[in-house]
Amino acid sequence: MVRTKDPAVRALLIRRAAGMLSAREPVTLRSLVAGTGVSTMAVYTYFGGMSGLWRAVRQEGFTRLAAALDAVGETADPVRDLAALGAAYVANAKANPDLYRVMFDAGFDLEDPAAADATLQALVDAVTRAKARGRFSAHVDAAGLATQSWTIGHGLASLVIHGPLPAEAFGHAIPMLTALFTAAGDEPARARRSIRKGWVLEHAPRHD
Amino acid sequence: MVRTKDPAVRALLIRRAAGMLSAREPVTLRSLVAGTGVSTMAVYTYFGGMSGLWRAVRQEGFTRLAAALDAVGETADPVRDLAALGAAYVANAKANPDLYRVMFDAGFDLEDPAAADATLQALVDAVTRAKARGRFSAHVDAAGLATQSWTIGHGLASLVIHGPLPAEAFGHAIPMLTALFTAAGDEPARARRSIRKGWVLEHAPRHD
DNA sequence: CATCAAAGCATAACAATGCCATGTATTGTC
DNA sequence: GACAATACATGGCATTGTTATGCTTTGATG
Repeated sequence: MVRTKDPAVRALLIRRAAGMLSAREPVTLRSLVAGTGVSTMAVYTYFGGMSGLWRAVRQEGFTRLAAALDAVGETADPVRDLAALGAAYVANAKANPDLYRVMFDAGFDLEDPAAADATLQALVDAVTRAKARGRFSAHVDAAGLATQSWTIGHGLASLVIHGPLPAEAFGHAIPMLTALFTAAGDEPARARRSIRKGWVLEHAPRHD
Repeated sequence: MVRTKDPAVRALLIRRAAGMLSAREPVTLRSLVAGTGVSTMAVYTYFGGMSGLWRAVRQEGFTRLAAALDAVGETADPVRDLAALGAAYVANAKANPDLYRVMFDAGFDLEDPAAADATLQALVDAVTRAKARGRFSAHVDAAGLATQSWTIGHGLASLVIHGPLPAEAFGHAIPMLTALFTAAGDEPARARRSIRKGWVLEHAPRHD
């Protein structure tokens, strides 16, 4: 072997693609490499083509999402944390709608499927902690409840980002999560309080 | 005026596009008109271009969805009906995944936005009937609860169709709807029974 | 019924796209 | 220091959506 790929170039292209996505500029093979000094063939050596680039961009989206969820952290109130994770998920999607769209596009062939699982795992952990603290019933299926929470977050994010629902519809998450967590065994008033505390749609970092 | 467009050609192209979508054949301007006898210009006279065609296909998707929901009908148990509407929605998406993907793609500029509202209206009506029958509390926001039900259906459909969740995940709808309707005032056991009765993922008609 | 203008439609050319074949330059290995 | 494998630049290829240019059709008008 004689010449090695430069990981910086790879990262640059991914970042640039995500940036052009946020800027709503059309991301074509030629426009992507324009001004970067690298030639069009770089996309083929690093990603095998445009579809490979999109795969990498999807991957990057999940990586950034995982980072956003990781930043939520844990408190003594796992139900609040669960709502906070949902809020972070939705806020991330809202701040980067085009990247979010690409993430769930064209099947689901990621380079590293574990990145998507990491998203779910943060929720599973919070549910497990809620069970340990007695907030949720012991025979709650943690993975199942986490998936259901994900469904709510993704459903709202998708319907808002794609247009059918206005941004205010994100507020529906509060009664929905309350109903879900109450069914899981939490006391209704307590669940509502925790969720309201956790559901803060603050400004998520815009990836560009 | 001298020459009038033939609505049959328009319908043919839309149907053919939907069919090629289901068959997973690439829908290009030339492949679309190949063998139909019409020339490529027809796409421009009828739809103004490919993006107009996709708009029409989206519209058609919502029309067919509305028909599927309309076929559900009403029984004496509105909660069962609500679950049946959700099941029909998900079954339609599952039977026509590519059409469903197109429906929620590229913004939400439909020719007739009312078609999407009709989807929601069926749910609103069922919620209203549930309130009238005393199954749901009188101060339940019908439009809100309908939107929340839609969010669950769309969230599951989207996550399954795009790959992250397996088809079995549709089953999550049952506990989710149960939680939601219980929070709306229905008795838990009764809600569960109605939902299990209504949630039948029978074979939806495949549009091709 | 004849006329005519406007709309539909066919053909072909256009720019732009993703992709790839060919040749050159680079660099780690022996 | 020579070699070979890899990155990379150039340019061409087929295909895409779009549109310019006429030709054909046809319905309203007299």
